[in-house]
Amino acid sequence: MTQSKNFIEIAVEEDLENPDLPNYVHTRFPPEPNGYLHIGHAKAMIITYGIAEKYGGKYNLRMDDTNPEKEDVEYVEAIKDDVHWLGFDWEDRFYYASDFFEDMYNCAHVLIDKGLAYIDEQNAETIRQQRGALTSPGTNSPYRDRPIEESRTLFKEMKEGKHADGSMVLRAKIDMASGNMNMRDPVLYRILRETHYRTGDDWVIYPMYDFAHPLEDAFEGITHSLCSIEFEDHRPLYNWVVEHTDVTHIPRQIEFARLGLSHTVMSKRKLRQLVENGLVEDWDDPRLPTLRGMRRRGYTPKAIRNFAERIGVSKVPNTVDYRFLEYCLREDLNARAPRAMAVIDPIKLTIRNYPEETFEVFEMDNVPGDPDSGRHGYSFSKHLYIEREDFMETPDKNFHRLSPGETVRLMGAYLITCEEVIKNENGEIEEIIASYDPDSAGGKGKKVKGTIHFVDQETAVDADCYLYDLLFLAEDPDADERPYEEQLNPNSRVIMENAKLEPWIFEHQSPIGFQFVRQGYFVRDEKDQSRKTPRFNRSVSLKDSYRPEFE
RNA sequence: UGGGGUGUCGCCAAGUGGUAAGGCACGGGACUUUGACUCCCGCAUUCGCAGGUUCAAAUCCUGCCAUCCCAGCCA
Repeated sequence: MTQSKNFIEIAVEEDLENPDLPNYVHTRFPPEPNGYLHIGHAKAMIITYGIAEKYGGKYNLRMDDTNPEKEDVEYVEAIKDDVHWLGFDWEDRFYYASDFFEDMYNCAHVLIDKGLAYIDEQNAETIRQQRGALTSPGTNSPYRDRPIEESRTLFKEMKEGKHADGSMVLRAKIDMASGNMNMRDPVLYRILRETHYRTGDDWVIYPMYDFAHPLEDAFEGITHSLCSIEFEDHRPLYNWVVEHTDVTHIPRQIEFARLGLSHTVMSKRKLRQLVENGLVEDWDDPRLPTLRGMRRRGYTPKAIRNFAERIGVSKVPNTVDYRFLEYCLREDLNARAPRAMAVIDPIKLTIRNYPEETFEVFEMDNVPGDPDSGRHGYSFSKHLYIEREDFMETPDKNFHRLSPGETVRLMGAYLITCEEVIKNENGEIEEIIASYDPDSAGGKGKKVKGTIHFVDQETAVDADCYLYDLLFLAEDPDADERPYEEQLNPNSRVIMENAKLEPWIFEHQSPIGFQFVRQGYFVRDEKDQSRKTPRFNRSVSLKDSYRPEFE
């Protein structure tokens, strides 16, 4: 496959060849520590860090913490943890925007002294009205042309806490008639008496994103500041700031389309709504697209990285089918996850002609096709469990598992033939009686169409299996007018409390979990240490091409 | 009556004037002690629409249409 370059790589290469620009690449991922990272952030991070890696450059991790109202250490720790988990190492280049507050303050003075910024004493409402509308120009503030000296003094007083919250702001003097709303004298600094999680009460003025971000990039020596598409019309302002504040390093902002994923929601606000309304367990609910949730679900960093690399980079608004994400997970797990026997919804199987009080041990490859993965044994006896789904009393034409009179292979063991079905008073199947062919051990004997898995009753370990499916039924929950509560998939989480697992699962360490043969990939959930029965989360099911045929 | 984006198969996405890559999904088949995996085969006479330039256009020009973002003292 030919590796074509995406538009960012093309731009970066042009810059590298430009003798007037740096001959290296240095990028940054700048989350605001006001929430948990999700798969969309992972995409952004992988693009940003991937560009640095591809061109032999460096990358930083930065907390964009310029708003004391929302940010918290809890999130910075979680973010660092998630970034590391994805496999990225920022070495000693971890930054806080809040560490640059003093430098930013000085840059604001440069603007004031150049007559490019002024103190506006109007309130927020007035400023909003003066901004005009999309199709009509704004009007200049009466403070716009006040003497530089006045603004300088007032700005110092703002910093010293001599003025009330909201009583005045520092604004850039650009163009109130610009078609680009961002250029209509944007606010650069506001007064806010709010304790910042890092700087405490040192500051009562805080810089706005449009002023702070380009400076952070400049201070850190970022060459390419990659961000999502909604910042595209902020770029003129970004460039204006670095041009007029006398910073010595000029970064370049390039925007790409953010990730959309079908059947889920991605914005912090919406995720918060799900968590706070108790519609999911928590931020790490395995059904959420948060990195913490996906981690708990059993997604691997490798699967997420492959996913991000394969969906590509463009500026086209997109919604990737969740099935592509699942495909990437299956691909990784199929290659590495050890196989194990587990019956999720058991019914008893008794082998009539097999002796009591004895057992045999059969072996299977941990990962078929990978000799280095080893093998493990599992026991077989007269009393087993099989999957309820693997038996059908009146099978359709395409069903080739167990049914009355039919023969199937018990995986790795014997051929058995169903002889009798025992039901309880409610008509539910309780037990299957079968006979086995003693000459069919380990694959010998006739070929049969069906092979089913089983667990020996004697050695089985109880477990709860959490089966997950789409959180939302709708492809785009936001396009649906109904509240989220009514859109949730009632079967997004099905708890099976009577699963029977082969004991090896508990003896063998496998951080990526196991493939429960013929069913899917599962990982042990360690969150609740107090639970008596172990819990397993289904990361993703196996594909299933069985289609009942009706005639 | 503003500014900035984007429009190639159901979903991503290559393609940058030479006659539509690839992946996912889907359908069919082979293989199979996982109906998994793997392997074959099929899947856009057409690139938002309409004109134009050219021997030749998804690619160039003109016009139009659709759709997304922007009026926080959020990021």
